[in-house]
Amino acid sequence: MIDLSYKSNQPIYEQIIEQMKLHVMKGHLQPGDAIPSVRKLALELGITPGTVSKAYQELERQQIIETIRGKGTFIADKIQIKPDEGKLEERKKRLQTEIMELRMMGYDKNRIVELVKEIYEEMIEC
Amino acid sequence: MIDLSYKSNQPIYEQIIEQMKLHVMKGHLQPGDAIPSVRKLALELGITPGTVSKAYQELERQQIIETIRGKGTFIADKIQIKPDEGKLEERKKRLQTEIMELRMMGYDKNRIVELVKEIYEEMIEC
DNA sequence: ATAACTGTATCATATCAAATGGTACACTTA
DNA sequence: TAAGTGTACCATTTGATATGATACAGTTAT
Repeated sequence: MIDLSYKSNQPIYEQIIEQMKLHVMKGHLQPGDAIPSVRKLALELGITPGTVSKAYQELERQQIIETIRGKGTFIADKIQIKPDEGKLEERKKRLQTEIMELRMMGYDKNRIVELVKEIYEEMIEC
Repeated sequence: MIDLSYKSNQPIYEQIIEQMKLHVMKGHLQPGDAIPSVRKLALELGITPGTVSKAYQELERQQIIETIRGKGTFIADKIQIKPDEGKLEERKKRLQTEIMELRMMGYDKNRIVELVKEIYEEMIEC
């Protein structure tokens, strides 16, 4: 379900957050679906429950999942769409960075646009 | 010349690297141009020379700048283009993350593509 | 009730990257 | 010679990440 990379400089909890979001986006996880308990996922990944909990708490803050004490954690009924202006600016900045780096690698405008389209399509497909 | 954000989770030296690259890309800095000495820039930004040096060394490793002992640091004559397959995969992954987040915010394919084009154009203009 | 499962909270600890502050060395220019 | 370059250390601090252990509170099934 989750595939961790320990070589990555990306924190474990962030990797969990992103991959859960991808699963939701691809439809592998539907609203109402249960996701593994913090203990189960921690055991499966060989990490501490606290780290999984940290990821789940951020996902809940973003209203991607809902947690019910004693019952478990579930995909939210309605995936919220939040404009969140401040975050949008951050996203644009990061996007600019990636585009700049690709340009440094010799990618021109069209190749970058094509790459973005490719990545988008891959993300939708199951 | 460089605008630091201390609130950002992005390290200072990385911010310097990115903004220098942007200046080169926008043409504000031309091949052969001198950039501030590590001490001057450190003083201007209120940081340690070692941090600026770290940024400059990475920029030199990427052949964006050239340093000459006792003389100073300059924009490289030819900005190298390096395919660097491993890095490309990292870039694609990060791009995927940004695209996913934008989609979570309600951006559809066309809006994302338009945003990418916008950012690209902004990057070229002075 | 009881057992087994949920998520949450806390604490001390360890690790690592980032940045600081200071010092020193080697080179170039005026 | 003096002032300015980049570089190289080193000890220290800070903050984020993750661990390991324990404990609490709620739910479910028996």
